[in-house]
Amino acid sequence: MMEGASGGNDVELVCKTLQFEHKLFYFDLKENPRGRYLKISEKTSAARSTIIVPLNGIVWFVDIFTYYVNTDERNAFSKELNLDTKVFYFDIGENKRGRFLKISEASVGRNRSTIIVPAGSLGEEGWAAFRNILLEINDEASRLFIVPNQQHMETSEHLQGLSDNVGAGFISGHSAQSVAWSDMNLDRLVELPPQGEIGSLGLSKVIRADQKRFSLTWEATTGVIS
DNA sequence: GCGGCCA
Repeated sequence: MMEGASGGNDVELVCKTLQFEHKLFYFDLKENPRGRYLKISEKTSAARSTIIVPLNGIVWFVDIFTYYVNTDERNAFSKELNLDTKVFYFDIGENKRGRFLKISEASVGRNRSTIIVPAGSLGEEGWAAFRNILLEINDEASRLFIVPNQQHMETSEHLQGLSDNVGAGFISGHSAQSVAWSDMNLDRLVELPPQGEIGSLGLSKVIRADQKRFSLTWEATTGVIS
């Protein structure tokens, strides 16, 4: 209980914020003797809720957000992401204010914690902005910890996580090893460069460029947006 | 000027 629970001694490596509509999201990449994790907090007027994502889960969050950005509302399914000992649930909801993505973290012996990310009034620009922050963090993290063979080491740890039965394109756990990640991206994300590996190269730039002139069709490159 | 989440 003493160690790792409160995170009081944890080192902050990267801190970012995203303000969207009436919410403020904090992204804090932290490190403690147990490992590295991303703390994502959502602060509303009074309330604040937080989820803790293991470092190796960021790429999955990026991928899942991309899925919801690119998938038509009618075809968007709920998703589950298993990471280490916790499970993240992704669900689409809607009310008068608009659509939102609910992310719930369930872990043993702890209360379920949830954050809600608005889709935005234009389409999914809120989710896209959220995803871009995750990309930036992943990018900076890969620069911080110069892992020699990150993309060649056994990725079974990563790939065990995504047990997902709905929607097209997601692998189910134990399929291939390092091949599956790039296959999945090439399958699902048309805008990704063939190199595949998220967090390296110019991927974040490509997507960040779309942020300001976001269009509902997303893949449209006309640039005619008023 | 938001407001979701149902523990």
